[in-house]
Amino acid sequence: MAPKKTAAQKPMLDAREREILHAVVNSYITTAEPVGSRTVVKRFNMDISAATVRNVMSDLEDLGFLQQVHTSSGRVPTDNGYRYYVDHLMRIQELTLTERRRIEREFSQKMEDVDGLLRHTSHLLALASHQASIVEAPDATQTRVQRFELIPVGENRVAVLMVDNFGTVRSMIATMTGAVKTRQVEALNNFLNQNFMGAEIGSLADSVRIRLGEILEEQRDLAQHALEAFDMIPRRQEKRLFLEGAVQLFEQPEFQRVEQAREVFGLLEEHDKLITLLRKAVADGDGRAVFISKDDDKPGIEGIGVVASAYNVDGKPAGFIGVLGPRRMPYSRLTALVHYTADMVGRFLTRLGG
Amino acid sequence: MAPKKTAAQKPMLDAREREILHAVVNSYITTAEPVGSRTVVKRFNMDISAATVRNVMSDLEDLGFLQQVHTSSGRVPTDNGYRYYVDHLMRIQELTLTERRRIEREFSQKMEDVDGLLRHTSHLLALASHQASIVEAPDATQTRVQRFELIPVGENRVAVLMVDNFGTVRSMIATMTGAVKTRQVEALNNFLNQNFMGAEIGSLADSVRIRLGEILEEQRDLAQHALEAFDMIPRRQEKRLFLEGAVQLFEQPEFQRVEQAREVFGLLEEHDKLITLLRKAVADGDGRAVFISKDDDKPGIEGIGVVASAYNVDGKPAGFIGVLGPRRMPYSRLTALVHYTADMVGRFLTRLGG
DNA sequence: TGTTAGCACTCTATGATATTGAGTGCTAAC
DNA sequence: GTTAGCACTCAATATCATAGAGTGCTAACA
Repeated sequence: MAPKKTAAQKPMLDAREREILHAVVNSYITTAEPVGSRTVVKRFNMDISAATVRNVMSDLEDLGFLQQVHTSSGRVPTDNGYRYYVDHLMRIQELTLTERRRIEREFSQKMEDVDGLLRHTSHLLALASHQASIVEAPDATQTRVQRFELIPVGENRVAVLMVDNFGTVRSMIATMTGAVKTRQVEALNNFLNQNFMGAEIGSLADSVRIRLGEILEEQRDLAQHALEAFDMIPRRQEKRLFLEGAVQLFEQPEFQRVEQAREVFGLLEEHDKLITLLRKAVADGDGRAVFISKDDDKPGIEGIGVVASAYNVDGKPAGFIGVLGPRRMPYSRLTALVHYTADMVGRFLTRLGG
Repeated sequence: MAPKKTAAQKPMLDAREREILHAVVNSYITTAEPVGSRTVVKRFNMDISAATVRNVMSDLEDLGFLQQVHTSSGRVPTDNGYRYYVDHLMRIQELTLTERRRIEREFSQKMEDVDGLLRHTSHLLALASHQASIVEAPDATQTRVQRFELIPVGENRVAVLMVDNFGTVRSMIATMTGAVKTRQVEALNNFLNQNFMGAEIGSLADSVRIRLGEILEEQRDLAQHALEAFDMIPRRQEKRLFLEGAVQLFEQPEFQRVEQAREVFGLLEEHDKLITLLRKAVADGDGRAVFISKDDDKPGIEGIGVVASAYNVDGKPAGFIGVLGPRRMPYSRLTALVHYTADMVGRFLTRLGG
């Protein structure tokens, strides 16, 4: 028996145990086959015998890092095994200069609007990761009013324009019941700009409504009509996801059985769950943004892994991007890829907002 | 042997042949199992013997409407068999009042914008058909300028507003190099409204550019800046598809093998191909909007069926909607469903445009 | 002449059985 | 503490036999 450790204790592995766990996870990530003791010794040129490796692997199994598919098979990592690997063993494999250049080149094209940028990012991520990509649109709470313009148009109509911090212009034409007085419009325009510049765009309508009392009597009708325009904003700003590359998951052996494939594709259609997963990834990962499903997770989430990263706009977290695939994922490559891409998205979104 | 017919001749089937083909297709559509002669007699209470049915089925095989999976199996329809069924045998199964009511109720909710309507339609279609749904956004050539508004904003800026026939307002704020003269803006505004009202929004920039010479010298700077806004339109109006319900395809036995499933999901990510398919459906169907893949179609399209229907906006065809599934589809139900939904989409889009 | 009963034949699906090989766990020797 | 050796386990694969659904053909029938 190896040193006295139990699954209950905080597991501290010695150098050889770490080396062997690392080897097993690496081997399994590339081959998707259970890893035997002889394989470890051969593939990684170890100076110890297969029998020794067997003993260590048996210990690692007791500690809950490895498991056997059946009594006489090689070992595969458990969810905890992956977790330990991601948290303590893997060395993030930085992108090569060529890869970085390629991503930068992609980003420097077509930058006209936020949607285009996000769609493009999703495409790029799916292509580079060979997994399904998820790109979340900037949070409504990070989208803020930069400027209002109320403009009289004709006799009894007013164009309501609103520019947000990403430079997107929202507009609506409100038709009044009575004639429009230029003075009123200007006054309301000033009021809005002075009081609600920088307001969260999602809750704008509510904010304005709360302070409706401060608006002069004669502007009320106009304000009411403007509110109708504001009311429509949150719906449009609902969390939107840009997904791509899901087909690639069919290449993975873990999705060769239809039930498994079906569950992932089901998950990919449930955007709420995906958003939760992205957040969990960043939370669970203890700074590193990797979510690994537990063995006992409910079907649909069971057996998958997510590498995610938040992106910042103007220095503040605005949303997440990530890739989703089987639990057996090349985390060390993907972590670098996702982080770098998140940086780029944040940078370009910030620029769009400037 | 039955009457002399060969696959080369235009196949005219007699009543009994039609009845049996109808029975085989119906049976196969519901069970997904090869259909034998005894099954036909039993399931459809026929007054002839299994042996007779066997003879007829053998003839239908010679005519290319049925085929055997192997020498001693029951028969399944060929692509031509489905085609004949859809074109000559099936009776479109009208929606029940309850079903129609339900669809109408769905449509009467949430109608704020075009995108919401289309997304909602796609969802509804997927749910009701148990297949993957495809909803195409109205064609750019059907989106037309209804009104321009150029509005001076502050010293040197002009808000460019454009309302299209769906009521969507596009806007941009153009910053001039010099000061803005109200007179110039009004003149250009009139010029645009007089000359380009009803212009296709996709090619608006080009149209304006062609007639740039007619614009007065002193409005040129302004017009150039407005053009920048127009240039951005076509990209946003690129053919967009709203897809939903793809996971449901996993329930179909034909997609139990991963390669098959993979091909359909691959197809669903290729929007160009999907659009082509929708058009083909309407073209092939000879008025009825059903596309049935040929046995020798290239992988990816092989083995699928599409029920599609064009929708009209203001009486003119503006786009397609449809459902995609295995070739073995309940066409008689889906045809009614898709047509009815297309009518509703057209009606509501027209109303939005009014 | 078209229809039917009967029968031999075909082919898949299913289950039982044996074989192979990768890999483990344990023991005894180093 | 490490290693060689060996018995043991189990999935994967192949082989074989059997059952059952369905056909095609022939001869009898209305």
